[in-house]
Amino acid sequence: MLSERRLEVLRAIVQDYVGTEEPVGSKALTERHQLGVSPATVRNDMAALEDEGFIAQPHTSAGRIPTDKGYRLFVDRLAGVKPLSTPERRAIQNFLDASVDLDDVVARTVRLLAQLTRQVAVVQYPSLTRSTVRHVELLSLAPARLMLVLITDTGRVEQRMIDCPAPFGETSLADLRARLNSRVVGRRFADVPQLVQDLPESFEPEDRGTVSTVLATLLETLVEETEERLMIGGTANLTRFGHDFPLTIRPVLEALEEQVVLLKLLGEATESGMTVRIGHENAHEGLSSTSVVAVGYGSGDEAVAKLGVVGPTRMDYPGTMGAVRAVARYVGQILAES
Amino acid sequence: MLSERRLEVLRAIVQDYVGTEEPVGSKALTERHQLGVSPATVRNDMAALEDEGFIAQPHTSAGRIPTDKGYRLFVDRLAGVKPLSTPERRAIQNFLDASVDLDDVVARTVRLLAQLTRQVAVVQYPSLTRSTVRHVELLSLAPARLMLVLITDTGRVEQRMIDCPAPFGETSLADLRARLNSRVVGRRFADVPQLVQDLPESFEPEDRGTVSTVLATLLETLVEETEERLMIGGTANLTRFGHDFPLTIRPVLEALEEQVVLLKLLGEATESGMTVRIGHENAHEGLSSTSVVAVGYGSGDEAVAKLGVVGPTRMDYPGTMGAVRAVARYVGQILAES
DNA sequence: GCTGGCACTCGCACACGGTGAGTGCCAAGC
DNA sequence: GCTTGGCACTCACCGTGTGCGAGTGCCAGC
Repeated sequence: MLSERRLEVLRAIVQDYVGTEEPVGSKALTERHQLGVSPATVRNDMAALEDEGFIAQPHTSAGRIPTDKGYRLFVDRLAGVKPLSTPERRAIQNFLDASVDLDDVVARTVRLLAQLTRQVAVVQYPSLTRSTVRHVELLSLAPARLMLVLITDTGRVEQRMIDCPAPFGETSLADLRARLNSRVVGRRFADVPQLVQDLPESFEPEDRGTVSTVLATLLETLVEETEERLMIGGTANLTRFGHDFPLTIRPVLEALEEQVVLLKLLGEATESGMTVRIGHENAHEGLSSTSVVAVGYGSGDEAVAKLGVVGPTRMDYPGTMGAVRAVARYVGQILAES
Repeated sequence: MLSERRLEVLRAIVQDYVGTEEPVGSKALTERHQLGVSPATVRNDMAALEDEGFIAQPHTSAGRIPTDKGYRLFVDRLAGVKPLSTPERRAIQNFLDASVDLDDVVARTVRLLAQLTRQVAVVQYPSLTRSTVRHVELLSLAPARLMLVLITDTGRVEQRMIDCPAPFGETSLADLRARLNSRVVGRRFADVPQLVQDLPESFEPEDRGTVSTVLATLLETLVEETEERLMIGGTANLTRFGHDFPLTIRPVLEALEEQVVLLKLLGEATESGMTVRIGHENAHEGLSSTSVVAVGYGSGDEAVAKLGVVGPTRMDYPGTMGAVRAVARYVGQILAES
């Protein structure tokens, strides 16, 4: 059971530590915050907080720093989400509005988020799992060579080369293209396989091989693209981490290069609402001294992908959460418009 | 005029310094290399090399380290390009052969290069300047909404949304698509503008606005995509830089995030053959203690893009150059096949 | 339960001196 | 004339020692 004041002390410790990066002592605390009690009292509270595991001392006779558990409590109960200032909001909008295509939206979002939070930004490309097919295009590049182009409702375009088992005429091609589109346009990825299942049968025997190949490629593309890609930025901000660099920064950079790790990281974030994972709450070892703030974004109600930032556990949670949320909203708007 | 032996001394200094990361003294040099002379003689040579500006002392009474000028001489006259081992070559080939599309080729190349050189790898997407148009596709998404898809001979696909000034019928669309393709397919980007110049005139007055818009978008895409994109990887290797980290690594990370800077960097590399830019030879300030080894690669004779690595001036030049060259060749092969 | 006082701890910064690698110079030798 | 061994000198580096100060825990009193 933590009294109101002790929570207040914890909040003060977190705030000061985030600001100064130095262990904070009882005296300094009473000076910087109006707690209405003396340092001695704060010391008692600190001892209690330490017993509960919310704060710790790097070494005897140093100030206290919050533990992961302390940050967790802070985020859950003590901190709000700090809204952005009006100029900031306007800047976001202006910056994102200038995007020309999906790649550009993602690239700009990453830059923006990195700048706003001064941390490493991670943005997942809009997901295809819940996406629908906007159009499928088939082009003949050579007699036995096709190109398949898949366009999704999120504006994403994927292409694949296809080597046909046999030459495929222009009329067959147009036929396949038309039938394919009439069946899958507007449909969800997940539904596509059964929708096209019987398609080869309706073609001439000599074309069936090619049709099957095309369908196989299409399905493969759908599956592959469900594994999302992402873009990261602001890695230079890692240099603000601490002084004991190489050890801290290295595993983080390594983790950031592993798309798999990052995707898992974002994937762990809850579907809706903001997720904050602090320090050891992150499964990945290299990220045990970082926190991840992530949130889903999407053009409609449903989140189609996630974005967030990775930074030291000692981060400005309210500000970061505010920035992440705001950016996610604007990106959603942009996507909805295009 | 540098005697043969003095060059040999310089080579030894560079090799030792790259290996140990520590200033190298006259005694250690004679012990590790068979120079056939005494330390005292080497000292004289070192004094001469220092007068000429090829080496320097960090502080009085320390060993010597090569200067940028010293590395330059080393690269130009003393170092060969170290070929990769057979297993390495095989690994490259296997790894790259598994690529599924252009993005994948680039992504794999980056990883590979970063691993081989243990440095930061930069790969430019195949350029479109010299590229030709493989196909232009027009899709109707809504009555007054089109999507333009441009496919290049390097396998790249670009798409753009187009809002038409007036509704555009299916027949007009097919007509435009056919005429557009018959004119530009197989042509170089640079030639496209004049090839389509008179196209609007041949359409019905009510369609001309849309045709003009489509053409404008197409030309815009061609121009925009001439500004290349690139992918980087292996930034974690930056942590092996030195001990005086933050100061060294920060500007490098910042530079790496600026695509513009990197593109310029690669752009400065000579058209054919390998380019090595050492330390201050790089225009960008943040990269004054790094070297860039870059080379063009392409599917045919002409280089369509460049790739390379960024690392400390104190790098293993022969090995790095060998790896960069080998990777460029294999990527070229892969591109030629697909 | 809060507060002031007090003794104690211990990391940090700084000064100090010894050590050793490395240098430049010089006089002698091939 | 180049090479070599000798020699005095220079400093960066490292380990030790010390003073300082921030911070703590505990306790007695209000």
